[in-house]
Amino acid sequence: MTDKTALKLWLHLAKTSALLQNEITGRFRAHYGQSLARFDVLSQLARAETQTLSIRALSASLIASSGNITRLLDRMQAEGLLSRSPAPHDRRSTLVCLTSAGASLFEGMAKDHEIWVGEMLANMPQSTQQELLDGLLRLQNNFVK
Amino acid sequence: MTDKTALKLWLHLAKTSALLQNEITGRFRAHYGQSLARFDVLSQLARAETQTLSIRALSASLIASSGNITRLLDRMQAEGLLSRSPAPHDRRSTLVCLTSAGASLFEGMAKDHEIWVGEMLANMPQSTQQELLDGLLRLQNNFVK
DNA sequence: TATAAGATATTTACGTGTAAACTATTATTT
DNA sequence: AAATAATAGTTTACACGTAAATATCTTATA
Repeated sequence: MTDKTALKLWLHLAKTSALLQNEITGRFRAHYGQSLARFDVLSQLARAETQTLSIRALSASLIASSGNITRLLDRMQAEGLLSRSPAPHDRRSTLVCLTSAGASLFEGMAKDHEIWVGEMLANMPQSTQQELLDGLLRLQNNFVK
Repeated sequence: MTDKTALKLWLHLAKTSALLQNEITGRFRAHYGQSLARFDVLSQLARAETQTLSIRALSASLIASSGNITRLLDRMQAEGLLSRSPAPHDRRSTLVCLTSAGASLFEGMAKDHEIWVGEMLANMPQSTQQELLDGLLRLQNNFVK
């Protein structure tokens, strides 16, 4: 008879993550008409110097896919959130840059994002939050692929 | 200046969950040609008495969507993993039942699933895993929607 | 330098998540 | 009993994740 701690841990990790993710996704949709994937793109660009990244660098830094960035960027570009321009020294590469509309959208979303998450976890003592965070970091470090 | 513990906790929760999920999803695809969503459906049915659930009950118990169960069940039914039959006392309702092929597929997947997760977390002491699990459960209980 | 190998984006095909509209059936209200 | 509301499932439209094929361009190698 095997011990199922690892299995339970993984199942509850998925469940807890989905709990928060669904709530945050719903609020982003309702308040901004944007998805988590888009917020992720905006975040990475906002963090970059000159708010510019190659598509390659951008997709590498995203939590999610590198597969179909193209469509995502197409739609965000059509909404005026970012622009694409050819990279100067490598004609294969494309640089993506936040527009001012994209930048200010991100600022609003980021502010709400932080407030919302704080509210969602307000019932949990900060020390407990920190312990949980430490545990997650340890898991990431010990993860065996 | 605000404290960002909650924000970091959420970001690393999402990241850690995605780390495990991507790995497990990849293995399910490679070894069984099945997705996590399908494994979830198989699990819920396998757990039910007589391996039968109404579509309503099934979708309520899934981690993910209740939205487009129809397509998912269509494909799984076409692959012979489950069957649909009208519910006896409510003509609106449909009962879904695992076929023997579906049940034996689930057994294999569940066994591998447990082994894989155990291996992925093998570097992490069980006591640490338990603490992390406790933290996740506490988060779930304290979550403020 | 010519060719092969690698990198960057895009395109296509498919599975899946979300939401809204719709059909059929059952339950409630008057 | 008839009208209304609620429930179960499907359908449709769209966004997004994954993988494979492709075109273009750059780098390494012979």
